[in-house]
Amino acid sequence: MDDSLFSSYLDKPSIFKNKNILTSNYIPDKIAHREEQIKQLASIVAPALRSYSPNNAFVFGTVGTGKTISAHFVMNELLTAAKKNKTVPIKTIYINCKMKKVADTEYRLFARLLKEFDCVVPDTGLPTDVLYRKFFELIDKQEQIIILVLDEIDALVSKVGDEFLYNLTRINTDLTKAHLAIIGITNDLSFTDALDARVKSSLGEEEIIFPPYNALQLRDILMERAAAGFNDGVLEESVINKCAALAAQEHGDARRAIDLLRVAGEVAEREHETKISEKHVDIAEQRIDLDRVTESVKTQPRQSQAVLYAIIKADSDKLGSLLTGDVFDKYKEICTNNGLKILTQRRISDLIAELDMLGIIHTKVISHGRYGRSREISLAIEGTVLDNVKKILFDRFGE
DNA sequence: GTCAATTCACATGAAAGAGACCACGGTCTAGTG
DNA sequence: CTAGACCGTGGTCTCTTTCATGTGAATTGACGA
Repeated sequence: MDDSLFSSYLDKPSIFKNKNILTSNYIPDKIAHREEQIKQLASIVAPALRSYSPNNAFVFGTVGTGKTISAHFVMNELLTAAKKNKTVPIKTIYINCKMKKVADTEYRLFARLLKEFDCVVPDTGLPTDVLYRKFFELIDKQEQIIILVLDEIDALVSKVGDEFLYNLTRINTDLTKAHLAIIGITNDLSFTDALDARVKSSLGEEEIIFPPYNALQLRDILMERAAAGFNDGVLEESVINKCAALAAQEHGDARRAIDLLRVAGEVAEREHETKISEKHVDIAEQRIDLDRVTESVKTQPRQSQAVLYAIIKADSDKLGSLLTGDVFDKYKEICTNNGLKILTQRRISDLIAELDMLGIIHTKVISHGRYGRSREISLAIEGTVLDNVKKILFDRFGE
């Protein structure tokens, strides 16, 4: 069985030493260029070690600036320090509020919190305030300090309002034994403006800002990861520079940089090369784009796909600018051909806005004076990516 | 020629409905001793 | 007598509709030079 199906994979020396390190949710032992922020965050949560309740805090920074990873890092450190010092029990809870079906509503947020305390509640059916009370009773049973990290908190607030935050802060004043500190992470710098004044003042006791990385810092980060993640000698120095430069253009997104590097490695491996070169980075960039778009197109609900298909078809039919009305007409056609229910234009307008958010199309509201005001729609994808999307949609809807 | 009013084709917001899912408590039914 | 089936009520959640209001510049038409 020597030349089994997989022998060619196993025989070849792998490019990767530890691929895990090259994913963006890996937490390294030390986080480069974030010393200042980590120190700040540590000083905020440090009172927990002396059994005082830490202040609430907000962490700001655009995507890929290391907020989440730093928060994880500090929480881990805090827990190990607490273990050594034998303090009041400290519990840290990390919740990503954007995760679909996990914590994207108030009910589910509390359900998730309860789950952290081994209290399983049904997905639905209970009034939210029952969960709230349950949570309250549960944590106040014993003396403890709970640090709750709410990642992407802006997503949840924009969806369900800021009332739950108010409830959470109020919990704190009613607790007798336990303490609850909230650390909100957001990539919307103006997030607090929209908050209720009461929430803002009690939650924004401390603020930490994570600036974007520049190309040099990204390079350092990649160097570290690459050294641990790749086998020696598979990487040309220029590859790292290129990844760093590309990601720096995208507002210094370290996640992007790391993904680029990893995918470049995967591409090289697939092509049975022993070295990663710059051309692999180019391919990786395209592939990440392709994967991102096709994935989100595939997972869109049918109606949304129909709208996208309408946009693509109308775009190729029509010269000049494409307006919501044009798309709606085309969409109606597609629906009748496929026995799909025709939704109102109001709804289509929203679906178009969502597609814009996904980065699949570009959208701009412009006024044509006497001839009304509408969105001018254009495709944000082209070439192979567009062809792929077309194919997916064609399979779904045919002509 | 100038200027304010008009007008279009939607955008944007708010509220509420439909239908799926579910928990809970009470009532009914059938099986058991 | 009791365990389990069944039902009504009330809850969440997503997708959608309905109703209402907003918007910005091309066009229009009144007006004065």
